[in-house]
Order: sequence, then C-alpha cells, then structure tokens
Amino acid sequence: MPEGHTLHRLAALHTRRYVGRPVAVSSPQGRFATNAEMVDGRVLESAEAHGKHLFHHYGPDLVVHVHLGLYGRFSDDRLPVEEPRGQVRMRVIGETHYGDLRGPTACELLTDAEVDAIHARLGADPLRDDADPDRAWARISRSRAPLATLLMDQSVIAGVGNVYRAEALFRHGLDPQLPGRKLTRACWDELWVDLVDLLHDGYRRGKIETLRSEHDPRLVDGVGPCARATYVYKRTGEPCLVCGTPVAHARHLARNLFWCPVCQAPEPVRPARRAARRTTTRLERR
DNA sequence: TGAGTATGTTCAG
DNA sequence: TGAACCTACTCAT
Repeated sequence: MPEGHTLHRLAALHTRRYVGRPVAVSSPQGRFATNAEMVDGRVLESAEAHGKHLFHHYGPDLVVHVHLGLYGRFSDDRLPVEEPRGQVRMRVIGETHYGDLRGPTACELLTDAEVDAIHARLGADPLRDDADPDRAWARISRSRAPLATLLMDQSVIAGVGNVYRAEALFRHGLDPQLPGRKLTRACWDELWVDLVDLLHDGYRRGKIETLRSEHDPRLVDGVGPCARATYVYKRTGEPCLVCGTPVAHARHLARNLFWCPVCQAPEPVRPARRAARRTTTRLERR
C-alpha cells in the first residue's frame, strides 16, 4: 500500500537494517546495474522519506531515489539471499537481511541538487517533523480546485494517496468537490491534525485503518478481522457506516473517488446541520 | 489458471 | 486523455 506511511516505514526499516555499515547493492534485472555499481560496497549513511519518495544517502551526490508508484514493492528478508524472483530492479544486502525492490516507478541515482529539487517541489508531509501546514493552507485557501484534487496534489500535501484522501474527507464531512478557497481555516486545521494522526497510525500499524471504534463493524458486530477498515474507500454501493446511505463512486482525474452523498453533502451547510454533523464525525485523537 | 484491478507518476500526443 | 510501467492480490472458472 504505497501511500506515505509505507515509505516512512521503509525508511525506518532500512535505517535499522542497513545504516552505518557497508551494503552490497546490485540490480539482478539490470536496469539499475550501472548505478548500483556506484554505491555497491559503500556505507549507507541514512535513509529518509518525504511523501511517497524514499532516499538512500551514500555520500555527496550519491543518493538512491526510489518511488514505488502504483505497485512497487520493497521486500525484507533474512539472509541467506535467494535467487531473484521476477524483475528485481535493486537488491540491497546487509549483515542480517536483504531487500528486493520490484516494480518501482523510479529507482535512480541522484546528485544532492537533484534531491533538493525533489524536496523543494513536495508539500507538507504529515509524517515529517519539518512539515509546514501553513504553506499547504496558503495553496489551498487560494485555489479554485476541489479538495479531492488538492489533497492528492503532492506539491500541496506529500504522502496522502487515494485511500487517505477519501477517508480524511469523510471523517470531516467535507464535500470532495468543495473548492479549496471555500474551506475555512478552522476546518483545515482540524483536517491537518487528523491527517497527522491517520498517517502516524498507518505508520505504526503498517496498514490503513481509519474507522473510529464506534463505527468499526469488527467491534460492533463481531465481524471477522478481515473486514475492511475504511468508511468509504472501495465501498461503492455499500451503506455508509454513519448514515446508511449507499457510498458513491466517480472517476476524478483518472482516479477512483469515494464519498457519502449525505455525510459529505455539498453546500449549503446550515449551522444546525453542521452541528449535527460534528457529533457524528468528530475528530478522535488516538 | 487466468482475468481484472489497484493505494502513483510521467510522458506522448 | 490515455498509455506505460510490469507487481501482487482477489475472484471467477
């Protein structure tokens, strides 16, 4: 599930597994072979994530940049190494474990300047201490674009993908088509705090679960642990867990968008209704 | 076993 | 706007 939490988990894992010691880097598939030679045998100095991007720092102008894209994976296995299965773009071997990178959108060797450029174009990352939500707000509050577009714009908020977008908008009763400039500062502040909570939770669990306990059918009805743990994502036509209305689906900029037409009804929002809405979708800190 | 689908991004046209 | 990337999972057969 490569949204931001996945990449931050990988950065933390790679820090534990490999940082501070020499690693063997290769490209069984061959597409990263020349660059792999440049860092093979070097000490991995640090691993970090910004949004959905992962960086392995081997020294000045020696940074491996990885983006998993839609279906990239980075495995984690104990030594000894096995024969590569499938297309392994990059293999990193440490003292106790090794990782195989498959199907990434990007796996490239960058200079420091190129890495800086990526950081510069990425927006506030809810999982980074240096995140600047005011900069994100400056973009959102000036934009005519709908929230559904803005939340997925990595130059506004880095690390939020389709699942977190759908779930965060639902949790705040926000119409996905609401223009950014119509969002109130108070709503943004609550939304940001919740994104920080949600992504940290995903980081800890290693999966995206967004249901508050009172809405979790696994707790309410004793449904098996495999039941989905989202309010609207991939629940098209199923009853909203709060109001029972069938969850709606549409294509938005070539991506799937899910929302509850009642809990996230468009304007006008009357004060009484907003108050009622708050009692059912209030932000719950974990 | 095979078809269909996906949490993302870039590039061609 | 659609194709490409080319993995892994789910579901139907």
